[in-house]
Amino acid sequence: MKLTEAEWQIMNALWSEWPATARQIAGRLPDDINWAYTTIKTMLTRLTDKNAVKESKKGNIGLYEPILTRQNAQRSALKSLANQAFDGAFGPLMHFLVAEEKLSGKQKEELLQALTEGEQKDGGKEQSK
Amino acid sequence: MKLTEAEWQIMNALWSEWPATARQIAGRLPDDINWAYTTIKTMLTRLTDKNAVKESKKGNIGLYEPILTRQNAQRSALKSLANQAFDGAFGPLMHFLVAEEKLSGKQKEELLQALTEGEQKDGGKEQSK
DNA sequence: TGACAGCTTCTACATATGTAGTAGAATTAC
DNA sequence: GTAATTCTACTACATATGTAGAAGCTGTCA
Repeated sequence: MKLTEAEWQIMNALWSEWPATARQIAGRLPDDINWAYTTIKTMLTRLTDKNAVKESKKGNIGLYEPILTRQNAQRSALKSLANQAFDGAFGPLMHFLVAEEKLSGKQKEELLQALTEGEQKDGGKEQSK
Repeated sequence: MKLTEAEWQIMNALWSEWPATARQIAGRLPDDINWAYTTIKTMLTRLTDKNAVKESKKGNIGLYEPILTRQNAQRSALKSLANQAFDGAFGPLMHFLVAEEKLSGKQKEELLQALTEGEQKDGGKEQSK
């Protein structure tokens, strides 16, 4: 599932708490976003068509909830990026991150933690196109 | 600098070796991409307009070379992704990668290496919007 | 000195994306 | 119970993106 930039905004707002009305979502968008109410409705309709959210009605008011999980959205966004910009490999991607972006000591520790933690379990999850 | 999906394809082909002609770029695209020659020219023109590549002429033949570096393109793609999908923070992004994607032992080792390597030098590079 | 083949620039067009207005139905507020 | 408010469903429209055709140059090979 591929989300556009505007759709990410809506989904981020929706993931934070749901079910939610369009009005509530409007209230949760970043301050620098000032979309008309109908713009939000349009996005919500498109996301519903895409099966990323589900709409139900309480009276005549639409209640929205995510079908696509944040985790899945993140996963596929990362996969696209890896394919597109890093020859499909996560290794170089992470390497790039570690090398390029300065991490705080705490972040590094957490990462080390996560890295060694994962050591026990193995998985054959392959990423393909 | 924001590249579209199609533009990434062209740029990937161009970064691999340049200067290059449109014909050469065509030859380097992934097998599953079969764009008309003029499609490639169109992309190249758009990338030139965007200042991502520079065109020069050898006779009447266009020679292209990247202005935007792969590293910079990767950096900004990652930044967008982080902002869009991970609340602007690289830490969680990496954490997600480490937790979600199964890395080979070698990759982990390289990462650990990279993580501890970076330890000496510090940097104040902050990522903002 | 043409006939081709390959290159170039322009133009075109469908679909996707961002953003919102309108008009009518439902709800709320006196 | 009527006016103001708030929703909802449709429609609209500009710009971005993917993809390519047409027509005119240019160089080359017989």
